[in-house]
Amino acid sequence: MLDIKVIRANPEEVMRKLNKRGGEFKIPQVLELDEKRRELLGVVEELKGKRNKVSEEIAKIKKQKGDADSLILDMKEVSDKIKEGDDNVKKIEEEISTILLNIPNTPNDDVPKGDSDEDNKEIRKWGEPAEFPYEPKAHWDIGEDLGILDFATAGKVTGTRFTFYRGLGARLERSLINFMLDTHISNGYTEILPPYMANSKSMQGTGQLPKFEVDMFKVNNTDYYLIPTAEVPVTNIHREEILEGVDFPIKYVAYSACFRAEAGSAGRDTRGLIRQHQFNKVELVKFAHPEHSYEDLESLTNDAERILQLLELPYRVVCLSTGDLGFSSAKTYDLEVWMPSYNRYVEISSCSNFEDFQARRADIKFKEGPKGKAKFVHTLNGSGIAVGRTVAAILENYQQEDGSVIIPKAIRNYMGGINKITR
RNA sequence: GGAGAGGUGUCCGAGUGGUCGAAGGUGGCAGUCUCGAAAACUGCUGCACCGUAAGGUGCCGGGAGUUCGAAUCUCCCCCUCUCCGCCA
Repeated sequence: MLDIKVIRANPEEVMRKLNKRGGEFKIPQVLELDEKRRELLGVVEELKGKRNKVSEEIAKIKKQKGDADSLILDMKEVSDKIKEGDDNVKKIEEEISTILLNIPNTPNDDVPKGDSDEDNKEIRKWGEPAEFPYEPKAHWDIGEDLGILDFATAGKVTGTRFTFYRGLGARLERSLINFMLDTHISNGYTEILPPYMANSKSMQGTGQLPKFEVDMFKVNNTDYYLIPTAEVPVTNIHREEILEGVDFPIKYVAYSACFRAEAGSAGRDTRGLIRQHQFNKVELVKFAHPEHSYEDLESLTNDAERILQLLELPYRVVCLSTGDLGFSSAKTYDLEVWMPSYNRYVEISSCSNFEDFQARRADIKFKEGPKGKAKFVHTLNGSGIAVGRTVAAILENYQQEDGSVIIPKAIRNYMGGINKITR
């Protein structure tokens, strides 16, 4: 959520930044409502002041056993006016908040302007895509041929966009989770195993609600949603808190299953592990000091990259353009892994700095020393990394002509020494 | 799921429908004392909003209500604890 004070102080600046994203934003309406609110507030508060004063008088009179009936009668009228005024203020505040909750974050100035992912800017590349002397197979074919991925059975048991992993496939997924967690823990992240459901307040805190309700699964007859990412429960750990005496950044790593309705993506990536309703992800979350959050974004991105480097998977880093930038984010780097059967790079991690956008929604502040004033923290997160897509990338990049798949060296210990999956 | 107890400031804890933003303690800050520290003593010490300011308004788990006036009374919801039931 943007700061109404910032909008009030320099509306042109805010509009200029938002316009980079394209689309219409109701900044003028917010300003108008804000003006109206302050006007009304003055009137109501004056009435309340009167009520407080006269109530005190009534108390005195009653103590001296005097007659306060006429004063009480007057106050009845004042009280009604206050009630009416309060209702009006509340209504305007709700209107303002509805608009603000639907306005995206302002992009950082070095985010490239663009209409879509085609305008994303490549920052760096790592590794060389392998040359295949034959047509490389897609991971869903490799996985099914090896008997380690079973999409058909998942379709019967649950529905489309779900998968059964079997045997070494299941073990590979589990090994990757442990490998990623261990790697990040050794880098100073504290491990979290969060709830897979979160309430609507938490969803609003990180920005999924109110705008993106259709993208989530809601649990019937409750206020709970299945989490689309561990970012939600982990960021909300510190909701409505003032962090005091902490060393920034606070670093958490969390494995969780993630659930996404994938509304509006019918027909896209329908095969394989790329776009599932349920997938596993190891997520990095940081709470940062506002003055250092962009350094923290760089190091967070590096921490995610390390996983791909250790697995020896070729990838590139792109800076998302305003056309591809998420609602809550001020700046995002995507990690894209090379996928031979797609003959292109595919997103496998997304690392973002939300600045104080989420912190303001979730009310997460910090204090520098006991005398300091509480200020909003900056929140960041990034996939470290998407596990299902990593399995897909390993199957494709490490495939052999005979249909077997070599296990990357970094995870062989986790696989009990197995170095190859064969039929 | 059933029965009960409770949610007050950094924390602990008191609170009569009417000078209660809230006693007392604890913590924090500043000062006195000291070579210095501890102890003791004194003072200060919450947040948000409106306002250039003076100042004002709101906040005692959340919401609604009763009342001229609510931390205090009523209703609904949330959370914590104890006991019982059920359960991996």
